[in-house]
Amino acid sequence: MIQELKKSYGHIFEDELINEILQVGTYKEVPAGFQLMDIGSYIKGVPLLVSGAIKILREDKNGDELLLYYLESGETCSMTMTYSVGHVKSEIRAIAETDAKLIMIPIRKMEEWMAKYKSWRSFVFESYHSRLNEMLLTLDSIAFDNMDERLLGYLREKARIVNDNTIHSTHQEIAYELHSSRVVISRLLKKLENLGKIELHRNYIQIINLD
Amino acid sequence: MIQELKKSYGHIFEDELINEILQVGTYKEVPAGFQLMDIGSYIKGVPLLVSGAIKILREDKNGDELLLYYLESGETCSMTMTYSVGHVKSEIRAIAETDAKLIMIPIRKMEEWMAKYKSWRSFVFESYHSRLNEMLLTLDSIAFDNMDERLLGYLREKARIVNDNTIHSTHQEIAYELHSSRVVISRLLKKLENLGKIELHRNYIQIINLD
DNA sequence: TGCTGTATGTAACTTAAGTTACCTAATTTG
DNA sequence: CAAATTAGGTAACTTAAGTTACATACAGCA
Repeated sequence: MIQELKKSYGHIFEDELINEILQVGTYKEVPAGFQLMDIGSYIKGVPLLVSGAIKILREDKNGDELLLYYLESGETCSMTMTYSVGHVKSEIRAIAETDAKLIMIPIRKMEEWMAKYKSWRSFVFESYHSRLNEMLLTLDSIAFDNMDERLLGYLREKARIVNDNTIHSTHQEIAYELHSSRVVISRLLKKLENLGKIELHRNYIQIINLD
Repeated sequence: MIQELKKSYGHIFEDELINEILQVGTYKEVPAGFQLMDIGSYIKGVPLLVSGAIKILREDKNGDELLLYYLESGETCSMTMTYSVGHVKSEIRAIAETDAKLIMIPIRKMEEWMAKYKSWRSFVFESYHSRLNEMLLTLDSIAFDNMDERLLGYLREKARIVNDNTIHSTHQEIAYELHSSRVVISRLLKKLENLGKIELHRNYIQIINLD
């Protein structure tokens, strides 16, 4: 746990804070696909991601999903940060996109560390700021882009996050995350294939060139 | 300035902090329609809204707008909060929806007060949290709702913000804020009129019942 | 009063996206 | 291996929203 923590957070947190984290934090390893948080569930701690990626999803009235953004190593879920211990329900769903390692911090430490450590304040502040900007980008793409552009962006981002030019998703899965339908996604993917940008296979998509 | 400040913030800030705000804050009164912040402009201070409402807008590549949400009395613009003095550009546009009064706090005080005042930390924290949730609601309506539902929500929210059942907007203005076109908005408004929910007039819309 | 710009109404058409339906191919399982 | 399940391809159709075009109505003012 200590090497992991220092690798991702050693350059931003004071040694004292690192030590406190080691004392009160709970180390957790989860496999890809593991659900870390669901909509409506109570928030019990703040996660510090040390490796892997987490996808953050929103749900509509019918239970269909929409991908908001990914969390990466060195980031935390601002949505779950709160002062009010144990009484705040999550507005989002969090699922491990890849195998992931994280450290859970009890909520009661939030206020304490905010007063005590400048680096913790900066970190929390910075997290909120980048999350708001991430949300703006998501909103831009939904409000201003057509589905073909959104799909392109999705493939780019996914390849970056899993660090692999082969994307192991079915058309149905992509449709869920973009809040669209399988037929529409198949149609647009086929267009991208005809443009020579990707190669379609059963259960995976090979990226050729997305520029 | 002091009564205004105490009315909106007296119950959340310590007296000491109130005094500091009075010393370093700049009082500002702006008329409806006044642009407080533009996309790409440098952030010089954090605004504390004491009366009126501010609308926050996002812009697409073509320069067309999209209404994100409103700020009301007792709120601040989390988007403009930052540690890095003077080097951060705004991602949004802020325009006074009604006549508004606000107090501008210099950015350099942010970090100082974060360390010093628990109430300031809570306030900043709470602001970010509610802004993220506001963004989620905006995103929900754009991603999940049809234009007629979005329009209904727009009229409801606008009537609430200006505290008036008469909305003084043209169809064109509404179309801008919903990132749609005038013809579409006219069409949908006419439908709402036929349903007995509103009455259309030149330059204003009379709300009958939006339930 | 008549002219001009702005606001609104509406028809007709286009387009992106969603839906339904059905087919084939690959994979899994009994 | 045969049957069943799952993934993907594609045509045909529907629908919401955007676009173009033009008519009418109102307000301000010369």
